[in-house]
Amino acid sequence: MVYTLVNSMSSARPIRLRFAPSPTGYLHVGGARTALFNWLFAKKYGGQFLLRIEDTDKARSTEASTTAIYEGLEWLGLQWDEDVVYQGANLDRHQAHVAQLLKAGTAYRCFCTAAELEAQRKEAHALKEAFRYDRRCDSIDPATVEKRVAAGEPFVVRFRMPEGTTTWDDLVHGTITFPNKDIGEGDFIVLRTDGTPIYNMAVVSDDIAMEISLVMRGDDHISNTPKQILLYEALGAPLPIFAHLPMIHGMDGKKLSKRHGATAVGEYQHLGILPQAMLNFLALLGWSPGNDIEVMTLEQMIELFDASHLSKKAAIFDTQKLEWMNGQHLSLIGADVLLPRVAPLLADAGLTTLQDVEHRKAWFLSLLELLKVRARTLDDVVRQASPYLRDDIEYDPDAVAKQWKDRSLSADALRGTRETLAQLERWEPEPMEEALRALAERMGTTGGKIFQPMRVALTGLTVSPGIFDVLVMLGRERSLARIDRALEWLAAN
RNA sequence: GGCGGUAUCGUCUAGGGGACUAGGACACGGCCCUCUCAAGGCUGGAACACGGGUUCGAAUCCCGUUACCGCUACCA
Repeated sequence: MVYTLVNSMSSARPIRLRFAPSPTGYLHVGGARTALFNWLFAKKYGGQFLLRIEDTDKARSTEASTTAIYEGLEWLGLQWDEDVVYQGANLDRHQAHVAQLLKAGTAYRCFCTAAELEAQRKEAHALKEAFRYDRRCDSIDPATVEKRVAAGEPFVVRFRMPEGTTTWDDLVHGTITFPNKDIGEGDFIVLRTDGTPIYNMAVVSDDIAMEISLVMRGDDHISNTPKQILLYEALGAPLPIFAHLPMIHGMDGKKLSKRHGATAVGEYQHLGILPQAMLNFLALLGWSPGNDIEVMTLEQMIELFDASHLSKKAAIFDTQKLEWMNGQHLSLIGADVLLPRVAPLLADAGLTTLQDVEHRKAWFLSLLELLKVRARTLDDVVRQASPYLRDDIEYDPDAVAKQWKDRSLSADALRGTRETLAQLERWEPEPMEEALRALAERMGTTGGKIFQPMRVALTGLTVSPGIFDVLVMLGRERSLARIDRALEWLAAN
């Protein structure tokens, strides 16, 4: 099913959305969420999701940032549908659109210098008045304009702000109206002295060319919107529908910045967050399915997504909930899809090699099955996997203090445990439990008193998966060797 | 300053005139489960910014106030 968008200003149009970041840094979580919502909308209604790199600020744009945006989007799995559009490559069309404005008489050349304007602005500020360009250049007669241009005098092109009011039906905010007199500083500049377009001009030109029918972006663009609408109208182009998403703030309610910790999606990737968890978490920041569902797969998000449940309120980025969400997805996904993500991390940590993982795949799969439910991040998984992958385990001092407090008592328990386990015919949970519980009874104690010292002997820690699972994962040989080593340690300390 | 936007537990949110004694989730506390840790189940505390209207009835609609955020460039 392919839907179309219908707007009061235009007939039905194919659904085309775009994510248009400027490459001046990494992919910010706010940008990622904007991209996600655009993508979700496109997927849900059978539209196209496009990517445009707004690289017209040569001073701040970098290739590294562009790469970071691609990598972030790819990690999240937010694939765009057509070739990437680089705004900087469209200068000719931007200028042509400005020429069209000039020709239609909705824009005019202005010879005022930046210094003059700055002085006027200062003056207005001193008088506590809002500065508005006084249109002095609009009254220069055409012949004079021609002459000054011919003489090589620098000029900018200004859009002539019409009287009246500009209104649109925002998909998330409802009707928003601006009196035209309050839009910016009056007749705003669309083309700089150097012949390059100003942001709003470039955006409108590109969105027209890309046939964007739904502009979904951060609500910091609300005040740009009336200017852009005026430009669309002056250019005779159909208006897109606008949807302004709320911002994402840090824990202190201020704009999310480096002070709040990680703001780049790439950082969360390296912190061991799963892309599907990131997406799920981001989706819930500013949108809800309208009921109590929280943990969703990507497919469910597409299915459930709808514009009517978009929030107007800025959300605070809570990393604790992100981690919880990641834990949910960790236990949700199969060990087989988790393994390819974890294997490189295990290798990086020097715990194994990719070849080893390939070689003992079934074993690694069952290990992950045990660990994923008690981990919140991929880093947790790696940390918890350590005792099963290295032989030189260390005894955690707290574990020793708590579970091996009485050395001889612990040694007794371990000796009995070792003997019992060694006699087992089948190295499986049921016989283990049966035999060890019987041992506990014979020793006049409880299972816990046997299991806990054994846990320290096997893993060096007080926490681990179920003790029989640990024994199985370690295997008979290694388990018994570890108990022997613990016995030696207990005798020596 | 001007203009615009926003306002429900600490946080994310449900709610759209009566179903609200305001629901869920994160976090925090308790209990259960239990060999530990998670997960899970049960449970506790915790919110409609304030003031006026409209209405038989307002968290929901209107107005004002306050607070916060954004924009206010020849940045994007």
